Amino acid sequence: MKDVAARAGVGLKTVSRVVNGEPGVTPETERRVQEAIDALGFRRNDSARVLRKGRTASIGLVLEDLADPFYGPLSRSVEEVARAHGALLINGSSAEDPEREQELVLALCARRVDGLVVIPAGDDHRYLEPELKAGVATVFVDRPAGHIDADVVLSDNYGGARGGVAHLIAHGHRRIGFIGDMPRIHTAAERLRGYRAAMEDAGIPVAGSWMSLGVTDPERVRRAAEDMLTGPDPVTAIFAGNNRVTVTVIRVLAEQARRVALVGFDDIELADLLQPGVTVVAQDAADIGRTAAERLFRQLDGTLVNPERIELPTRLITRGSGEFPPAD
Amino acid sequence: MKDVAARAGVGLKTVSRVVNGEPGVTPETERRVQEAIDALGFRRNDSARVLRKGRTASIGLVLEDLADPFYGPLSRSVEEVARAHGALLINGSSAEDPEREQELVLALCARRVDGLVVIPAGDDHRYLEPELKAGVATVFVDRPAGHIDADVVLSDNYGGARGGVAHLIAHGHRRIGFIGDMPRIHTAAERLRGYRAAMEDAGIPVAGSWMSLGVTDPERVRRAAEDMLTGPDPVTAIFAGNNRVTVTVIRVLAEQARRVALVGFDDIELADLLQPGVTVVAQDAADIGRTAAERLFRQLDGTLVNPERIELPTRLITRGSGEFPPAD
DNA sequence: CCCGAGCCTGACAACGTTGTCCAGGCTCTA
DNA sequence: TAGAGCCTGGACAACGTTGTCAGGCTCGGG
Repeated sequence: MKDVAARAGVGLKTVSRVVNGEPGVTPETERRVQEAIDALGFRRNDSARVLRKGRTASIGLVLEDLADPFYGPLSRSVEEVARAHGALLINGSSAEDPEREQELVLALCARRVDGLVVIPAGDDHRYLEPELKAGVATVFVDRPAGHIDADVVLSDNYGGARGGVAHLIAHGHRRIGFIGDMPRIHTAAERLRGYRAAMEDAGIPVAGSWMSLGVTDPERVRRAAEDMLTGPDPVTAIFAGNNRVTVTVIRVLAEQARRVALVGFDDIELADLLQPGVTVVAQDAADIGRTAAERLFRQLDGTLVNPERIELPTRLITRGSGEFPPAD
Repeated sequence: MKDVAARAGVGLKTVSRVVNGEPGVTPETERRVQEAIDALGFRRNDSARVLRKGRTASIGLVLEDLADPFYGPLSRSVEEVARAHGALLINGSSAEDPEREQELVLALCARRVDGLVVIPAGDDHRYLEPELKAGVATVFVDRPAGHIDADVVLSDNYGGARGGVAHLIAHGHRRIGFIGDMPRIHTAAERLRGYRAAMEDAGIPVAGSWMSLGVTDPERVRRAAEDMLTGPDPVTAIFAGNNRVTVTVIRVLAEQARRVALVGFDDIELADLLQPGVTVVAQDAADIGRTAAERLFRQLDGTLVNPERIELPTRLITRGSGEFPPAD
C-alpha cells in the first residue's frame, strides 16, 4: 500500500479510501491510485485489516468427517449462509475425537473467527467459556454442548426413531432389532431411547440380544446383524441407527433367505433404486446447517441473546423395506 | 498479551517466549506467566502473528460443490495433509461459476493463505498471475488451469472413458450412447474424446443422435437417455459421463423392458447393491486430493519448482451393468 | 476584500505480535 | 579477584491497515 501511495504520489490514507470505496476522493486522484494499484498488482492484506478492525468475516465449522455424505450438504448450506453475509468458511474434521475437536476449535478462535458452528465430538465444552465471554458466537449442531449454555440445532432423534420403530410395529413386527453407535454420542442415545419408547408403547419387552450398541465398523455391524437374525429369539425387523449401519445391514439382508424388514435413520443416496427401496427416517442436513448458520449470524447482529435448543422434525420416507410383514 | 505481562510482572517479549515455547525463560518465570495466561483466559491473536510472520498456516480450497459426493473425500484428504503440516483449511464452493471462483480465490489471497488448491470453474486464470508471482503456492485439481503455467493433478479422463467404452465394445456393443456435460468443461471434453477414440479404434462410426452433450439436470438427462433408446438407430449401451448422469440413467434403464448395458464415469455409493450392479470407471478422489495437497506443501518447502501435470489412473470396476450383451 | 463553510487530503497513532538488540546479573576460570 | 562469557529479560521497531484529526484549498456570501 505504501508502494501504491508512493507511485500515485498520494498519502497512505487516500489509497485506503480508494481501496475501500470510501467517499471524499476526487475522480482524478482515484484514477491515479487505481492505476498504481493495477500496475503493482496490489491486493489489500486482510490480516492487517482484521487486526485493525477486530472482525475477520470468517466463521469456523468443526464437524466429524467431511467425507460423510451427511455433512456435505450441511457444510454447503452453512457456507451458503456465510457467503450471503460476506464471510468465508474455515472447516475442520474432528474425526469424532474430543481432543482434536478442542484443538481445532481453539485454533479457530486464535484466528479470531467471528463465529463457530460445532458438531461436538466431546461432551465437555467448558474450555469454550473464555471464548464465549470474549464474544465468539457459537452454535452447536446435531448434538448439544456439554456443561455450557449455548445454542443448539438438532434433529428430533428421539421422535424420529420412535416413529420409525412404531412404523415397523404397525406392520406387525414385535421382535425388532436395534443397531446403533455408542450411547455416549447424544444422537445414538436419543435414537435408542426412541426405540425403547416405541417398544414400550406397544407393550413389547425388549430382549437384550436385540440391541447392539457402540457398533460402527462394517465388520462388527455385519456380525451384530447376523447374530440377531440367527439367535435364539430371531428378529423379523431391524432399525438401523445411522446411515453407515443401514448400508451394512442392507448388504446382510440381501444375503438372507427370508425377508427381514428394515428402517434406517438418515437417508441414503439411491435408496429408492434398491430392491426393495429402503424406508428411512430422514433428516434434512441442509436445513439443519442453514438454521444453525442463520442463528449464528443473528447472534453476531446482536439480535439474539438467549441460548435456545431448536429441534427440527424428521420425515419418514416409506419405500418398501419397512413395510414387509414379519416372516417367522 | 500486554495484560498478561503486567499481571505476571514481566516484559511483553517474555510472555511471547512462553506462549511460543521459546527457550531462555526460567521455570519460575514461566510458571508465573502461565498462571496469568490461565487467569485471564488469554489466547494469542493469530491475525497479528500472521501480520508479523507473513505465513498464515492456512490453505484455501476452492471446489465446485461441497455437497457433491465426489468432493467430500477429496476435501477431507486435503484437510488431512494440511493438518499434518499444521495448517487449517478454508474452503468455498464456486458452483461452477467462473466469476464466483475468481471472487473466492482473490478473497483467499487477500487472507494471505499460504497456498491454494483450486478445482477450476473458469478457463482463464491469468488473474492469478500477480498472486503466483507473490509466492502463493497453487495446485489445480481435476481440470487444468487456463492460460497460466501451474501444477495440475487430475484423473486420466481420456484413458478411463476410452477403456470403459472399449469394455462395452468387447461385450459386443456397437451402438453405444454417450451422455456428458458441456465440452467446455475439461473433464467432459476428455471423456468425450475417450469415447470417440474407443469407437474409432473399433471402426464404429458414431451417429450424432448417440451423443448428448452439455446435459446435466436430471430432467434433460432423462430425455436424452430416452431419445437415444427409442430413436431411429437405438443404442444398446450407454456410457454416462459423470456420477449425476449415471444416477439418472440408472433410473431410466430400470423402467425399460429390454436390458441396456451401462458404464458410468465416477463410482457411486451402493453401486454394488443395485440390481444389476453398476459397472463404473472409478477415480480415487481421496488420492487426488492427497496428491495435490502434498504437492502444494512441497511447493511451499521450496522442494518443487517446475509446474507439472500429474495424471492418476482410473480403475474399471465391473459389477454387472456393463457386461450385458446387446439386446437388439 | 474578508470570512466561514465545506471538501480533499495526509500525518499519525494504534491494532497485537515477534525479531533484534542490548543490559544486567550470574558463573566460571585463570 | 578480575575478566570473559552465558543466561535471562526487556525496550523498541516493524508488519499493513484504518480511525482520528487537523490543515489547506476553493467557493460563495457579506
